[in-house]
Amino acid sequence: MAEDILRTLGYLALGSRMKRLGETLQAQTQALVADTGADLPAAQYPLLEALERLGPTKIGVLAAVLGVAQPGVTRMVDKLEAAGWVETQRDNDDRRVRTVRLTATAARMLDQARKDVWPTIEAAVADACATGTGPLLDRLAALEDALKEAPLARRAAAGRKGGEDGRS
Amino acid sequence: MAEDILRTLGYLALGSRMKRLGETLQAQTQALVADTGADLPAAQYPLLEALERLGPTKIGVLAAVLGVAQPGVTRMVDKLEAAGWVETQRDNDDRRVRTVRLTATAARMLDQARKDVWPTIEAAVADACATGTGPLLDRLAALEDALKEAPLARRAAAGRKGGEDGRS
DNA sequence: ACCAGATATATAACTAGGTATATAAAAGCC
DNA sequence: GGCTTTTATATACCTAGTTATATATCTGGT
Repeated sequence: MAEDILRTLGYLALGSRMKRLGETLQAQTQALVADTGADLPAAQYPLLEALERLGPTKIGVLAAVLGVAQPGVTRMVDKLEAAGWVETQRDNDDRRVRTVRLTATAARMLDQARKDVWPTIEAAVADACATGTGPLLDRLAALEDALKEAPLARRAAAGRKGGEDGRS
Repeated sequence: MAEDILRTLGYLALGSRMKRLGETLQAQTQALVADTGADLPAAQYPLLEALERLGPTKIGVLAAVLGVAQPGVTRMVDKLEAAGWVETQRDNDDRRVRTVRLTATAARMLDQARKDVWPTIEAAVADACATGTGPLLDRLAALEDALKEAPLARRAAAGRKGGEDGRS
């Protein structure tokens, strides 16, 4: 196993390291979702959840609540619309505004996921984050180690095998 | 100020949140580098540092020590080579292998940066990470808050204004 | 009413990541 | 030596971020 240089660089490579960890978490989350048999775009979960909470929302607001740049949200929305997760329309009072809402199908699938998929994922990620107590860099290192040792899917499987009184 | 939905989603949006934070850190780091008048590709610092430490290295090994996928490294190397930071050549004993090394100019600039740029950056990031003591999510939230309140460039400036006995 | 400035979103351009696969070269086996 | 399998990297395709700018629309002042 090669030495992990990002770790030795400490704060100097924190940005790179967090992006890497974010990629890992998203990939493992999507794999875990697939394991449950669900067909959900895990990476877009925050956007879908925002729509669930806020109801019909314009693109600029979505960008603000998600803390990302507007053009990215425009593209994400276009993609989700093409895939049938959201639908959009121009606002009658201001033709610049495009309002995004969940399709009925998407709302149902999210409702279902809220019951059986997201709790599994949340528990698995929390489990991975439970190790380590030190400062931020140590916590990141601990999380990286934890994910490498036992990807989320394995943690979820362990949770299921442990029975109903498992990981709460 | 819009509510930050990623925060409310806790572990469910940890991957997205880390990628966002990584983007923020890298952007602020590059701005801070520009403030110092240096012309360094901050996002490629880990790769350049790896070459500094390991000497001439093949692409697969770079991918391994950086913990990223090989095609990304190929692309990064191509870009750095075009910009004069690295040079590559085929290995005589194994024509599949491409060996990457720093150019002499790059080595000098990195040497200089090691003295005057990276310590500034490291201190600023460490400063931003210093707040908060709770579990990982709280630590991330604290870091996000800290970066929003005072971007790295401002932290570095505060460090310089504080004089030589400032932030150690 | 007209115009300048502000605003919302689309588009352009770029960066940086992933997985999958293609191509070439090396290694190992018979 | 010939063939099959493995390995290293390039390439294809896709995703997801950014900043900058274009386009259309709205707002407010005169």
